[in-house]
Amino acid sequence: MSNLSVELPLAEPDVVPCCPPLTSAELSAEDSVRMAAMFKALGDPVRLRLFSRVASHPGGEACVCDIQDVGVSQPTVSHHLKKLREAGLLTSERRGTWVYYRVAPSVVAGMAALLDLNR
Amino acid sequence: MSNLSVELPLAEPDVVPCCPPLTSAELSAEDSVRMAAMFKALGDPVRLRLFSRVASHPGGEACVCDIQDVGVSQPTVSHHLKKLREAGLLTSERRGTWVYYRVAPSVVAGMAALLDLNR
DNA sequence: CTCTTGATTCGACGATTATCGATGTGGTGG
DNA sequence: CCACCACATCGATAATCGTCGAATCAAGAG
Repeated sequence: MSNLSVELPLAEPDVVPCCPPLTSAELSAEDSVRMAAMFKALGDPVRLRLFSRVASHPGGEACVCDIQDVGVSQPTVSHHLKKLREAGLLTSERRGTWVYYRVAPSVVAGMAALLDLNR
Repeated sequence: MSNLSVELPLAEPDVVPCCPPLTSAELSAEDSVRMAAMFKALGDPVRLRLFSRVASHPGGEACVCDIQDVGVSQPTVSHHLKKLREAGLLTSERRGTWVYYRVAPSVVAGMAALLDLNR
């Protein structure tokens, strides 16, 4: 397979510079805007469901066709996936006929770190 | 205190039954609605800022008067605190003249657990 | 009781949003 | 070239949301 470059066991190096846990310091106005945009992206049931389908899909990625059965029309699914992309939570890539989505682990990790109250 | 049930050394008994990490299984429609409501509550900059002020306040609680200087009117602050209460993220208690808010740790822990992609 | 201060509720208004059908785009295969 | 599929964009509409000033409620102080 790939040649002799170093094999990193763990993939993600960066965890997004933003923000110590909420218990340690209050957020600045700017950080609040940035982070709120991410939480807002998950603040819709359809979007959260789509996001969860991508995140739980085998291989870590999912084609739109794999996840679009969530009870709303196809344009609406596309609209929500775009919102998740714009928030930085998902990335997309076209391969042939299909478009594949995967989660952006570092961004999600940043949100989780913010909510970790025991630190 | 309680009778002969096992004494758990750590305080928090419940971590909100909801939801394994997003990577392990997709959310049901109902769980998506429940969890999205919580994320939505943090999806506004003013609310996230207020929440962060409560969470980071010494003693784990804050009077409204301590945190209301976030650039919007006082009724708007009250409105946002109500939303955070309704989402289950904050609890409030009146003591004499002032009303004190604190975070609901188990609920926030549930959100953080959902976003923990490394499990 | 009255005045004052802290906080919530009410009513209104402008802005944003979720949703849809119709249309457009990009790729595959006859 | 044309038909078909997967997906995105457009335009419209109904609903939700954030914000404010005014009014209300709750708790002391005089």
